[in-house]
Amino acid sequence: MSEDDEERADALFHALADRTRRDIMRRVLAGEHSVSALAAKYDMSFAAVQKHVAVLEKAGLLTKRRNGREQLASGDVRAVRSVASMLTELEQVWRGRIARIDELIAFDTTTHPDQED
Amino acid sequence: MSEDDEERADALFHALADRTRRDIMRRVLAGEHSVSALAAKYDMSFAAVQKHVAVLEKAGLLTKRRNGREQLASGDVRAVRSVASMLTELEQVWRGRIARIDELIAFDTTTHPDQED
DNA sequence: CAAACATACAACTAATCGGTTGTACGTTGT
DNA sequence: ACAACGTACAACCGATTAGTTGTATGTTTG
Repeated sequence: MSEDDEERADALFHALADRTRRDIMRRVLAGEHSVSALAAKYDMSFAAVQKHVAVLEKAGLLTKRRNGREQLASGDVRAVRSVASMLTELEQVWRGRIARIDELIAFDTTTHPDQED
Repeated sequence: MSEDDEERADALFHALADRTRRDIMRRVLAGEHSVSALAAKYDMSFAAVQKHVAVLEKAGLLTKRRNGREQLASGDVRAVRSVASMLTELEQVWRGRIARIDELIAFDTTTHPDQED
């Protein structure tokens, strides 16, 4: 696990650790939305929402595309998947633990058959 | 999505948004470790590590079991999977978007065959 | 051109975060 | 009994966060 990967993981998990940002992700994964269209949905200032969008963009969870005076945000599903794969990696670590426990059980039951249930 | 679920999601993503805590998760998913055994692995005070463990425990990512004077921490893979399922849910939103786009293309090509590539 | 709109960013504030040290308390081993 | 160990928690500190307001800049439209 490289230093850069860890920094990226920090940014991704942190970006998703806020309900407003998760809600923005749902909207921009469903389709393009301008920053002001998004801002209209929440009970906070335009600047606050714009900052949330900037956090998501920096983490790579969404990209922006200029269209006239609007900035259209679109969710990047690949970034979402990269987070999912980090969790899968964690789950693999756990599987290794279970596999080791199973080996121990197999050892006991083959060398000491009396220990079977 | 209930208020409680969002609060839980906040706690889970926030807990994972720190590299020390992710590293602790790798260790405790691989097997039980006492808090001091964990603390010995990092270049920070015992109290700092103990707080990281407490954050993970509050989020439900690990559980502790007393054994004499030690507190053995063990990773809970179900919590990891619950985070993964939140991401799957996000990906489903994106799939819906793609499905809608596909429908539009199908409509165009069946009603206006001239528009095909 | 001027007014309205969409965005970006700086400066500020209260709250939270990640770390520290110090203290208290139960458990273990001599 | 007592010293060492393992843990928990409070109090503090500097950095960061999530929000605010205000200002500047580019874009569209009347």
